[in-house]
Amino acid sequence: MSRDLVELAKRRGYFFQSASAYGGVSGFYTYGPEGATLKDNVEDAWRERFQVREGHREIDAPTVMPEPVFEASGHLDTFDDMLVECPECGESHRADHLIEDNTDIEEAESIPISEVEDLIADHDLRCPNCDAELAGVPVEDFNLMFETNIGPGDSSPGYLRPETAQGIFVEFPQLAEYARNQLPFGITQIGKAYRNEISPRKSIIRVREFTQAELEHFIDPTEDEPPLDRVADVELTLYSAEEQEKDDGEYVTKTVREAVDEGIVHEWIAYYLGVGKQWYESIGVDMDRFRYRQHLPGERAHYSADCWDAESEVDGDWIEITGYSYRSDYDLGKHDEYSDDDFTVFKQYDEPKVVERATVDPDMSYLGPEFGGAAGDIADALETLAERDRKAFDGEEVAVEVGGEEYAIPTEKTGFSVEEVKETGEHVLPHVVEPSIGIDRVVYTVLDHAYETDEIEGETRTRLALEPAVAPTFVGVFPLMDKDGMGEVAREITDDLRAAGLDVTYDDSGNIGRRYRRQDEVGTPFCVTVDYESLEDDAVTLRERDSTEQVRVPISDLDDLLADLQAGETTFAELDAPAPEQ
RNA sequence: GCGCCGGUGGUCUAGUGGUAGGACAUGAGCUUCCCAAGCUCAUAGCCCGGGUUCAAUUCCCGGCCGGCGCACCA
Repeated sequence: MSRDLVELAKRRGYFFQSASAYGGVSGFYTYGPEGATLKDNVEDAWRERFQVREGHREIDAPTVMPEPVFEASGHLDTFDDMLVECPECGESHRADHLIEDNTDIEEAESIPISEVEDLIADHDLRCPNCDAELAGVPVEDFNLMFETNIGPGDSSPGYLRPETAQGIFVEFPQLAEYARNQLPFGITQIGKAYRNEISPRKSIIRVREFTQAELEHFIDPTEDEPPLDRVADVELTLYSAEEQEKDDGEYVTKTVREAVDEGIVHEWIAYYLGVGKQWYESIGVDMDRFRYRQHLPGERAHYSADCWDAESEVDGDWIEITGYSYRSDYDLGKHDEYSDDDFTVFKQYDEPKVVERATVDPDMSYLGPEFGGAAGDIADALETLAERDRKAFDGEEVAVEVGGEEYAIPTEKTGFSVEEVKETGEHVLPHVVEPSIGIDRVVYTVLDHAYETDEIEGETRTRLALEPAVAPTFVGVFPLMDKDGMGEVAREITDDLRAAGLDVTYDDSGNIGRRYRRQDEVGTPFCVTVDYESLEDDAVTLRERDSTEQVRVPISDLDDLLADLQAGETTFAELDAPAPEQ
């Protein structure tokens, strides 16, 4: 089945391995003419549903970003895997995990490779699989981010982004300004992301360069609520962590409202699960091969507080096509800490609050001469002390510790005072709700779920039952034969329909049935045939892919009719048109 | 990265120590041709490198690529 689909994809221009003239590269695929358009259509549908209809806005950030971004995001630490391979049995193990499991050391991930090798030797660590000695075996570093140099030399390392999200997070200060500092607001981005996978697999499912469509919805966790009413009745197929851990775990079907009320899904996640369900269904994902699966506690990413995956069943395997993650304030907090900018939003109180605040205003003309280089740090220490423990300023002297040294400062020189301050609001770190769609996997799912074979008079017909909304070629136009003027009429119709914005393919090669089958295999939902009668009555045969039914429609109605069919305003079955005489 | 299996026109495949045959598809033509019809003609192939050999697509080694299993998938 998947072999058939991959073969069809290659033959019909959906996708194929890149650079095969040079032997190919593992994990890189090229979308052919049909595939690129299908992917565009899926992206457009996503934009329409997750962005435009939700009132969010899109940005377009670089794919290369400097190292500090990924130091802050945590990717640099958690993206480096240290692997040690057993010389006896060939099994690979995470070196840091071996150390953590067999010693008192925690967070071995941040230890340099050479020290890890020493630690393995010192503790005489052995292969968990076959107990062979691992001392002296080199530890290899697998960096799953693609590294590059920005500018000449290697003084400014950069990385290809492993997710598009960071491009949104790092620009949060500008984006918040754009949103006039009002929460909530959402920012989307569609673009390439890169992961240097150890072992790319399953054609387009696990690749090294892929397209993500991400939404980062910034909310105030204390007061913002999702507009649940819009999707309250949408039914979700849920596979919770609890059910997964049972031997006979089952899916439960709940509406979005029920899932929230019963505490199964976080309300913001639930909202987007509802939006997502509507979207998957609209582009042709088979809902019998679809579920939402909650991440198990040990499975969650370093940034994620709760996470549900949308999964589709493809060739009997469940694949993740979207991650719905409640990232809390992890990312903004990290960038707030690591960068010079402010990643908070100022939230004004309804009523200003009057609060007492203890402050210091140290007399630097005293601290400086008295304590020299430590003076600045002492002043900082006094400030934190005042916030934390104002009683410390009750006596004649205040004691602070700086760099292991204790200093005594006369209280009068600290400028300590308790004042009433009017606070009009506070700085809050927004929380982030993130639906992160793997476009390539969605495209693969759409193709796989559309793949049908019919038996027609003993012959197999292969057909991609793609939704008209996403089908890359929307209509095929054929002259019954290219003679007696039928070709000219068909070419005119082709031009007119293209001018109306439709994707049209013209084909006059071979028997008419053959041409229908070609389009069936590409997934073209409709075909128009110009015959001898058309030359008399200015009408043509319109044929639908899935039913192979035909109706006769006037040429002048074609563009409106087809536009309605594409937009879903009408269906072929609803057309009030006569069947052709044959 | 490890293990097993594999790699012949666009696709599917037969076969061989003396460089290849079929089917489908594709193109041109004929046929009033509405669901893969028929006929004629045409285009197009042994993954790459090294070794053995007079000679390698075939045997051996390595690589690349693919499928599956293990590990990995933040």
